[in-house]
Amino acid sequence: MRLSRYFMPTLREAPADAQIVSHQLMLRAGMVRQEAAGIYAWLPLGLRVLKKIEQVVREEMDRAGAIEILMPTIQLADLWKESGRYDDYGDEMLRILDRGQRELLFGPTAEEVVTDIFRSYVKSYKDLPKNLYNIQWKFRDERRPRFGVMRGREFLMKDAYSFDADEAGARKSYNRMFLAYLNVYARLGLKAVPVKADPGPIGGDLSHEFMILADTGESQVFAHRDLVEMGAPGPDIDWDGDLGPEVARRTSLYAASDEMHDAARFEAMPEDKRMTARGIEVGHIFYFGTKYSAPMKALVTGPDGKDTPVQMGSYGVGVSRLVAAIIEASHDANGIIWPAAAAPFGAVVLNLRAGDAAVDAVCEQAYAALTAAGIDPLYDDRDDRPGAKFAAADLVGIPWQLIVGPKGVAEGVVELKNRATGERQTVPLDAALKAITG
RNA sequence: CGGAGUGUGGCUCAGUCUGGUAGAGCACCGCGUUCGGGACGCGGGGGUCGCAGGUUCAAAUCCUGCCACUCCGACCA
Repeated sequence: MRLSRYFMPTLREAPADAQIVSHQLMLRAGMVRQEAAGIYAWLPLGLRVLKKIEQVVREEMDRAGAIEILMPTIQLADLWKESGRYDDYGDEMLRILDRGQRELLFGPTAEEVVTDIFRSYVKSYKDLPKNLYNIQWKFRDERRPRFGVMRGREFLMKDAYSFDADEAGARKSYNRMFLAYLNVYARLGLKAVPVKADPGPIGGDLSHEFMILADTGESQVFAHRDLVEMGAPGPDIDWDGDLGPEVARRTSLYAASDEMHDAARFEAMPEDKRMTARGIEVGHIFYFGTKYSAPMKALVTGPDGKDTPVQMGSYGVGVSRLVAAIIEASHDANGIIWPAAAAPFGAVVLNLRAGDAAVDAVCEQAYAALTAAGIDPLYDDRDDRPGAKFAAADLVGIPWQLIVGPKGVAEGVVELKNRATGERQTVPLDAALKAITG
């Protein structure tokens, strides 16, 4: 993409409304524009990042055996009356009447819809397990939206729903999501800690929140250091095998956020293993049994010929929140530092003397080579001063900066800067391209 | 929903106390000089001062009401 033809409205100063660093940087980098409290338009750069994250989530869901669908944003109130939640949900639900005075709502989540889909088609235990997910906009009319897209009213969520014949099966489904989530966050360059969450009325131990560590997080996290440092399981696990031991390895070590914190257990750990940090909740997985399947009569016939409500779980990732969370976890005084998997562009070519034939030629060559290599480069071909280009490149946080100036070109070299480390090397173009393309 | 604050050009803000012809920096347009960390000079365009009422010869400024946004708290699959 040539910057001269792109739409990337960067700001030198952050709008006063933005209080936290991710919000400030998203506005300065021209990623989003606020349209109302907690409601944002996604500009080209922000949309690219959103889609990158979405794709990582999608790939890890698919790998773990979940199947993508797309449910509507607008839902029928009748379904929520069936589950009993229409009245319970309160003012956070945005309720709508259509022209026929039918009660509709903008979905804050999709248990009812997915349960309705499931019950319409699946009747036998032989068709289980199933895990259906979608990545769709949700709306929750928060009393106080804040912190940009971190806590918006409209937000993009990946929500998956598992269906199993019995509790043992549900636990397997849960374990798959548990490990898949760790892989998602690891791919996005984040340190994620699964903490025990309030399981709600169902009880049991099958509810975890995933907190990523960032100094500006909303919650306090207490965890065993070994758990934080353990790393993700990686893609090469046997998703159809017994994931119990792998999950147990990660849930046996202490980890809790403030509301579930057990100070006594924490203090019992060796001091050098105790870790407290700030965290941002970016995922929540949940087993809730027949909470929806029973009232909504999502029944499957078992081997004994009897109908029983299907066992369900739900698994949410805040995709749009992750955009902000990554920035909170990865930035410096000059701007955003994108991990490769979330970066809007793989590299940026900085033409320090647009209009100079020799410099233009090297830039074009670099741009073409990076494009051909699938790096999806941004080319800053604007007629602007070097300082402005450096500042913009740092601000938007693209992993590699390929800096092409007249002096270097005369000597047959370019400069390659790594945004994350700040490391620079002055090398021939070929070497720089090789470094970027791996 | 309780408490606090803020609304002045695209952005950051001054001006409001003490009423008297709407300002600065950045951004934008033109010309020129520049060109390795957000350049400089000259010239230029852009604002019903959140909205509605009221007071006054005169309102960004004083009064009343409303709206929006932000922060703290409560709330939060």
